[in-house]
Amino acid sequence: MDILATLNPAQRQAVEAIEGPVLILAGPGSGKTRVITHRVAYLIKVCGMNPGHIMAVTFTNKAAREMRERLDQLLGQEVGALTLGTFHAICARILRHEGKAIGLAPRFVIYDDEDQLNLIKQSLQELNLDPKQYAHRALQSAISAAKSHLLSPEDYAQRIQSYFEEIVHRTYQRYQQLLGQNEAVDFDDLLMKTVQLFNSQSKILSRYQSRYVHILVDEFQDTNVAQYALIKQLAGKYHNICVVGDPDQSIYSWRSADLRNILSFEKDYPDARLVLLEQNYRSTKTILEVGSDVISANLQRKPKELWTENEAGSPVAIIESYTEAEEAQYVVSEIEKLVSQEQISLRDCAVMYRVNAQSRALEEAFMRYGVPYKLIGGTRFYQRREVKDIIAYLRVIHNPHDNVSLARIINIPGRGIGERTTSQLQARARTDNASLYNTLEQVLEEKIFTPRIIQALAGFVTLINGLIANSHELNLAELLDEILAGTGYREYLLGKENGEERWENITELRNAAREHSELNPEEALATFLEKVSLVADIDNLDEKDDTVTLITLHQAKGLEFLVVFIAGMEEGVLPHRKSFDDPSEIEEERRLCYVGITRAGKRLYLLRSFRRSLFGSGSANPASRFIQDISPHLVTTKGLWDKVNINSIAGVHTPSPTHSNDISDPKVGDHVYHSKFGKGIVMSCLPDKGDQIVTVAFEESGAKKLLLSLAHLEKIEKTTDFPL
DNA sequence: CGAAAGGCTCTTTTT
DNA sequence: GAGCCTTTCG
Repeated sequence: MDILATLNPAQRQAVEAIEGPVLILAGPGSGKTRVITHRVAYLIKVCGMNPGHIMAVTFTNKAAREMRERLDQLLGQEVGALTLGTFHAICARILRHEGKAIGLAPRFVIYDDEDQLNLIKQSLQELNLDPKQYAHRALQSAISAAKSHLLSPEDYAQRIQSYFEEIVHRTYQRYQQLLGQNEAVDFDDLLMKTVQLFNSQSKILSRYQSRYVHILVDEFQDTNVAQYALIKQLAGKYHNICVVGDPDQSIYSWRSADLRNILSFEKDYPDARLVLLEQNYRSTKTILEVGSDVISANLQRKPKELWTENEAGSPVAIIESYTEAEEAQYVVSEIEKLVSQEQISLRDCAVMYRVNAQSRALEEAFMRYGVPYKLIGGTRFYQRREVKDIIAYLRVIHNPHDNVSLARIINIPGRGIGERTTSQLQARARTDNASLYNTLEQVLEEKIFTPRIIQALAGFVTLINGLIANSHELNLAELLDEILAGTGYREYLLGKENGEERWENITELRNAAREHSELNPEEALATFLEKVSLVADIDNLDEKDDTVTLITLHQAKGLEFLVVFIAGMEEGVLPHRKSFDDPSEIEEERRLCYVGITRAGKRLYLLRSFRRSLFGSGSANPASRFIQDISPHLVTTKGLWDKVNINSIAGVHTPSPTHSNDISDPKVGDHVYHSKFGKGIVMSCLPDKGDQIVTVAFEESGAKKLLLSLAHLEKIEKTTDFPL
């Protein structure tokens, strides 16, 4: 197959420019992934490059897997030794091989969010800091940010400017020590330590530099300082570095991704070739224009001209509902309509939203109507308590010095080792500067606990040691069975709430383990644990299933669907209220919205609800500002209450309007009556030159902006007939 | 020691 | 509303 034949001129240019640095700025749907894949294929097939000399970095494992599949197709054979994966996966592999050089235990475990938090809590405790005063989460993200900027605790100390940062520093320092003792690294360490490794070990670096003649990075706009430093190190010899990205789709700045990497790239590689991919193959003209209307309102941005030869298509539908339940119901019925009336399958449809909590109402509707759906994200499989319990056993078997995992399972299922005992053990471990596991063995020798506790502890140690011994012989699935049998985990689970369902998850875990049963036991365990740490939920999205996809806007990056619903187009949701006071965060929310819009091929629905109960209490939100930015001629707006409310209002008494009852101080959420528009709910109140501009969502006529002094709004009782 | 209940907080996005 | 923490009771 001619690798260049199917490419447009710009794409071809991007593929053929193999010498030196290349920056590809690619709009949504412009065939960016295709370009990277074809470029690799071109390097191998046309230029005769050994795949082992190429590194391609993707944003998710799923993208990596798909790229490998496509490469195999393009090349007509397995591509083999190509280094292909996420930054984290690639770094993990490098550190497995070379970590020794910077004092990293070869069996290091990778801690996830929850493990990290546990360790931060422990650090706070040891430093006698009040956990109420210093939120674990805040410290966690401060530490993560520091690492993403390659700041060691010592570096961080240099730039302390506030008392909080002082606390961060102390916690960070202790946290890092604890990680070391646990022979563990966190996600950020994978990047930071790899950079440190290359910084301090020039021999190792030059080996890798010589190996990777060509480096490609996808989703470059979402790389952070550490990732940028890493590719700069690796490309230090050949400078054949090709990065692909779209500044308008940068949505991970909260994870320290920095758009400025694009600027740095142009500065660090002044000879870089710039290729623009501006033709969109995915979306209708209308959808593309809607996207452009939304993103153009960002000030911190270089304008770019996207175009498409696709047809204009249907107008974008703006759907207004009263509640999120109605919103969800609409989505489901609309999907059913599309499937029955047009050539649309369930798998072509996706519902996207800002926060995971929004999925609940949607799920309920999908379940009620029996429409198959698939939820991406939320509580991820490998984060479920029962799954993590069993993984903790595997981790301890693999590396008994992993105290966080050991502490997790020491009394799960309950075996009479209580909190008191555990904290005494932990204190002892700390004074001895030993791992929990070693402390356990020590304590058993000294017999310093009561006989009953000693017996319990001995039982646990025997269990673990037995498992460790078996782990060398058994394959992974067998080892898992051994754990389950030895701990009575099944009985333990079945005695709990949702026990059956949770046991199913263990069965699923066992299936996943079986895939590794062919490797030798040592290697299988190591590979499995690493994989389990680095998988993202999106990685398991299988497009072959014919189901609707429910997904956050963040995870939707890089995907495409013929039909896209974006739920919750409201102020406070998208943009999220957390971003209100920072203009640059609002810009990121806008990019997020843009990402969602541009996922759509044929049809796009923007949904907003007047009322939404998120986090327990209900709130009334005005339409998202992003909706206001769309040219009216591109959309059709439909209110769902028209028919819904006529039914629900029937029989409700209607108060007679009298001006003397004018409401003087309307509050958001008040129910009001207007002589012309009827009943409605106050959405917002803005002071205006001694008067107030009140936005009211009327049941029959939609949202109106009214001047309080002229509107003669009357406050009315909330009636249960309101569809709230 | 362990289960249960009550109180508290904080509500974003994830490799 | 949920998850986490603390308290209480058996």
